[in-house]
Amino acid sequence: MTTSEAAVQSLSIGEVAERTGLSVHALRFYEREGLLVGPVQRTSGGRRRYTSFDVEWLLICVKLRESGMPLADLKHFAELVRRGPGNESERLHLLDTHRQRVDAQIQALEECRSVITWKVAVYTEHLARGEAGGLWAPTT
Amino acid sequence: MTTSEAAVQSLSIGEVAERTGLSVHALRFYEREGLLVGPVQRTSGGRRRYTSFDVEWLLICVKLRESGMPLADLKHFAELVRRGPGNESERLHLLDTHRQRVDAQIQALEECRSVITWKVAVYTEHLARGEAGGLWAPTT
DNA sequence: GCTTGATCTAGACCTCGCTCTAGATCATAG
DNA sequence: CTATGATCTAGAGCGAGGTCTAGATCAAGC
Repeated sequence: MTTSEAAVQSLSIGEVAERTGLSVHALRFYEREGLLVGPVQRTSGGRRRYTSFDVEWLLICVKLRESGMPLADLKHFAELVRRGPGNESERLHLLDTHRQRVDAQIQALEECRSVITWKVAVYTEHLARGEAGGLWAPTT
Repeated sequence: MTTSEAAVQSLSIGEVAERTGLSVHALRFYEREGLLVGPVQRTSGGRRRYTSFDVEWLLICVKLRESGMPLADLKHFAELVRRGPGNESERLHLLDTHRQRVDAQIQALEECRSVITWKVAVYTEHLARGEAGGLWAPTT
């Protein structure tokens, strides 16, 4: 192992940034905002050491963020997990609510997609014909 | 007709807001930002009158925004249309590029969805069993 | 020891996309 | 004529989600 000897499976902030796609700035920001389940461990010199647990959690965070979950909800989720067992149904509810939002988003995007596709087709056709006037008339 | 007599098919800003889902503030903002194809007509008293053409354009804008097109791109698109015929391939390119982004977004969302679904299933199962410890262990 | 690069903290700053305010004007119903 | 409500302009403000800076410290290689 090059990076660690006794530090089994613990990563620096830079390594975690690489692995999660978040910037080191964002990682520190997320921590400050209480989006992580536990406090990140530190070396004697004060540098952060992330466990594989931390990284897994962050990867989930990334997925939830990508799908539009607000940081506030993510924070809430982290708090629930931090509090430990006993609130699983609340966690379940949070995730399920989000899944519904994701479904709605997918639907909306598919609708947009078809509108765009149609518009593209109109343009392509007009271009092929070499005529482009009257394109954005009310009936287009 | 209640609202118009000679003003065939022209709407007030409030009516357009209702029809597009944009706020009147947003409508004025869009206009200022040059997101509309033409300048909106005004009454002698200075109030905006939107044509059905304007409304159609705005509805397209709404769809493009909903699917994540930045205002800057929308502005660019409006400029192209404003310049008139001769740049259709550029418009086509703009739309097609956006469609690709939408496709990518849909894909990403579907991936997120499946991650969430799986997570929900894990929780549900644990809840059903009445055991919740060790839930967020690295292997979960 | 010295240099180089990664990391540290606190806090200022930024972009995006609106939203809201103030103070005035217009338009319509009673 | 008056009251009410919609609209006007210019510009300030806001929430989300980071990003960046300054100045210091740590750690590794030469």
